[in-house]
Amino acid sequence: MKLPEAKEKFIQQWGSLGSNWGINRTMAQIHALFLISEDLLSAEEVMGELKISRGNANMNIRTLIDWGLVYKEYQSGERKEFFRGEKDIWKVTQRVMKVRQRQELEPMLTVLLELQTVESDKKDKAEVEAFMKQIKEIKSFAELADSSLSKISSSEENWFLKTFMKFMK
Amino acid sequence: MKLPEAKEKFIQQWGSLGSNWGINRTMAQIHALFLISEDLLSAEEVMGELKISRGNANMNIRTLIDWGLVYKEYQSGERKEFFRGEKDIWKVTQRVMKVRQRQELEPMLTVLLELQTVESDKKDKAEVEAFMKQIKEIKSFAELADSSLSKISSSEENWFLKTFMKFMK
DNA sequence: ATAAACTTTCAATAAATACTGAAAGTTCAG
DNA sequence: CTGAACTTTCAGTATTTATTGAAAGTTTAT
Repeated sequence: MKLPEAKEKFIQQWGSLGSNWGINRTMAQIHALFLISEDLLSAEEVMGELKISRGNANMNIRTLIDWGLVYKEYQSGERKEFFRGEKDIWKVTQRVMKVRQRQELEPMLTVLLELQTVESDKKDKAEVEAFMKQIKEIKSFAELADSSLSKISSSEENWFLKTFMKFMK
Repeated sequence: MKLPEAKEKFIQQWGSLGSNWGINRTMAQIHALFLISEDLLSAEEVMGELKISRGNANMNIRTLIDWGLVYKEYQSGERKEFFRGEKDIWKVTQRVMKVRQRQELEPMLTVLLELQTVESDKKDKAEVEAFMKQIKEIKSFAELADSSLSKISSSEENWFLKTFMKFMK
């Protein structure tokens, strides 16, 4: 396989992985492109490589910056913005986890907490109790996930991976 | 809050969580309904509760069965099929992980392996080397994830959660 | 073998999601 | 201050994904 074909394949696969995980395919493809690009890229270059419009490129690059997966940098002598991707796959993972913890796990926890205020009357006592029990279990689990994710996103690569590998062996 | 409102809220929240994770919203809502239903449910009941068509209910219930999140059961004296949801949230997590490992991580690993066959010529030697280095790192990481997921989906709840909580503390 | 009771399929349609490109906004060198 | 160089926004459009419902298929009791 030749390099351009390999790059294309990687970008496609990363895009499809992303889209299976609720991440817009184009954003995942732009991210893939950054992962395998040594040099800084401009918005134009991203547009050209992936054949997407300026608006699309701009929006998705901004989101990648928000997620901490891409950094803005300036080239001396150039007015244009350039971007550089975070290459360390462990950092990438940590940042994605952090965003999703905030965007998805936290709202879930809020709702689960709320659901614990459900009142019961004479008729549905048993049903309410069963519901509460189940919600409590889900909530405990979600809290474990939440605190684990907090630990993970603040831990050092070396420490975490080493300990984790030992744990998993 | 009253019970029906609480159930509705839980179903909506679970549905939105699912859809953020690339799982069809309706399938996640059906799953939520099963999580909080004590009794067996028929396809009709699912259709009625969630106001969805027969075809939609049928397809999503089948997928939930494939994922190991819902079981088919027969009521004596009834010809109709009934279904029961897996209630243990740890088992639910294990099964979702297993499906996604198979459907997403494995294809990714296949491609990463393939990409390691990229040939270089005189011109692009350095570029190919950088690409290979990055692919190798991603591949190692994906392999760690893959073997961890295998361990997780085959481990006993008690052992795993106990050890995991100790690890995370 | 028949037909009622049920489940599955899938083409047509609807709904949700993403993309484009031109216009508006911003920045900065001169 | 001006206008060229660039970035951002967003209404309209295209694409992708999910749903419906009727027809086809299957199972079972008689």
